[in-house]
Amino acid sequence: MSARLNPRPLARVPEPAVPHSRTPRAERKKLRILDAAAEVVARRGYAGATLAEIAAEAGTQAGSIYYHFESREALIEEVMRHGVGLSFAHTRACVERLPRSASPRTRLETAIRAHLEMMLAESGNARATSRLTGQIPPEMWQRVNAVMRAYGAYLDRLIAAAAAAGEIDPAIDRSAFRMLVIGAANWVPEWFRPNGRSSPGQLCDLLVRMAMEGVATRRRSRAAA
Amino acid sequence: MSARLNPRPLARVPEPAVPHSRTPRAERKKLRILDAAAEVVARRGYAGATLAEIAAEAGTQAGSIYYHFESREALIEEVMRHGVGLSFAHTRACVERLPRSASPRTRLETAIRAHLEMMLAESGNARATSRLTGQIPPEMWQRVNAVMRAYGAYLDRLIAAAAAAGEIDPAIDRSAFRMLVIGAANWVPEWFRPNGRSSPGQLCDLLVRMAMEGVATRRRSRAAA
DNA sequence: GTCTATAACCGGATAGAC
DNA sequence: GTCTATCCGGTTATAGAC
Repeated sequence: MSARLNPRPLARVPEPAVPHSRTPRAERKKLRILDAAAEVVARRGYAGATLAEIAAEAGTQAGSIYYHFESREALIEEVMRHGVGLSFAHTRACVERLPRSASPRTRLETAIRAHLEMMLAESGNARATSRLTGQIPPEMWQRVNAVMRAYGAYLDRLIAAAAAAGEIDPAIDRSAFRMLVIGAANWVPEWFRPNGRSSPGQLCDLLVRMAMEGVATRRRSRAAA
Repeated sequence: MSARLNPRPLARVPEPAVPHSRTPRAERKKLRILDAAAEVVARRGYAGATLAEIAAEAGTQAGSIYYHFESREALIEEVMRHGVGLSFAHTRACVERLPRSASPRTRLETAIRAHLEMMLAESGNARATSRLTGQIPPEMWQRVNAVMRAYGAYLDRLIAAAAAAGEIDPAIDRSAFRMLVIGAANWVPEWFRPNGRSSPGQLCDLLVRMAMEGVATRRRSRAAA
């Protein structure tokens, strides 16, 4: 059970077809299992996440999971779908909340910040998603990848708009830029501890700054670059 | 079996105590198993890497691994040690190869580039190392972490020197900066394909540029930031 | 809806032949 | 040094009680 993101209500992510469980009681339980699964996958990775540990985390028994999910694979696929959906929805919501007058650069910066915010707020789902990337079986990857690509394409449009407006260098490899920023953000839950020197907000500032302006000063010492 | 880094000979990483196998024949086999294990761990993660698959990749049988390694855990621990050692050694070698007159900023840029170069050149070992981070059992992590910390401390010194010289903003959280850059680099092997728009060299340029100067232009469109 | 029990399988580790 | 055979523990999935 991970802490939800504090202030802003998130746009609800549409879930794919639910097999059983019409009652709200069962629906809640299913969500709890999903959340527990994300946590365990984040801890143990794809192969290491056992139904027994997921069940314990969700306060139930391994066998009971099969009432809510067809198989272990189906459960994990939904964990991943849910995780990507959370990031996408939060990022899009934050960008769309901006005034129409916001510059493309501001939109892009907002998206980067939003992505990292979600990584920090939903660290179970977020870590699960990045852990699962490159580990799930090919057929599953193919299905989940559709959602991932949609998110990637959304970010790419923001980057392209900033480039078209001349606010970022139009010559950069935009897809590589996107993946470098996402990579930096996705690694954060692995090392960030709230007690450290920076707060989550400051960390978001630093990532945006790195991407946009870098940390270098104008000054150069005498030696050649 | 991963492609070694092309031109530059790497400083040899000192390996910890070798239990059996004095003969050069056995030593080669052991290295081959180590390399195979890195590849399989990169693919399957900590829990998913089976001895059978490692053995197949190394051209031997699961049982035979126990002649060279005490246990699966010992093997994986050495995979990780080896991986971190490769990065550390390569980065340090590249920085030390610079002329004495090189500025702190140049040293730092060289280190960032070197780290990413190694991620690309040794993608099996590199991916294995980042996959293993946060997945290995606590006692193992404690031992391996000593090496990781040494590498981190080395990078921190480079960052601190650049800050002291006024070449990067002394006010930034240096440890967070380091982890963001490392995160961006460590994610690269998951998505980079040599056929894409950028070459490995261009990707290194982009990461260094992001860290140092960012991709933004001076220009700002009318809207407020 | 959830539990317990169990079938079928798989992976790590060891023993002993060669 | 490497192989094959085997033991043991743990994992998914299902059956059936409640």
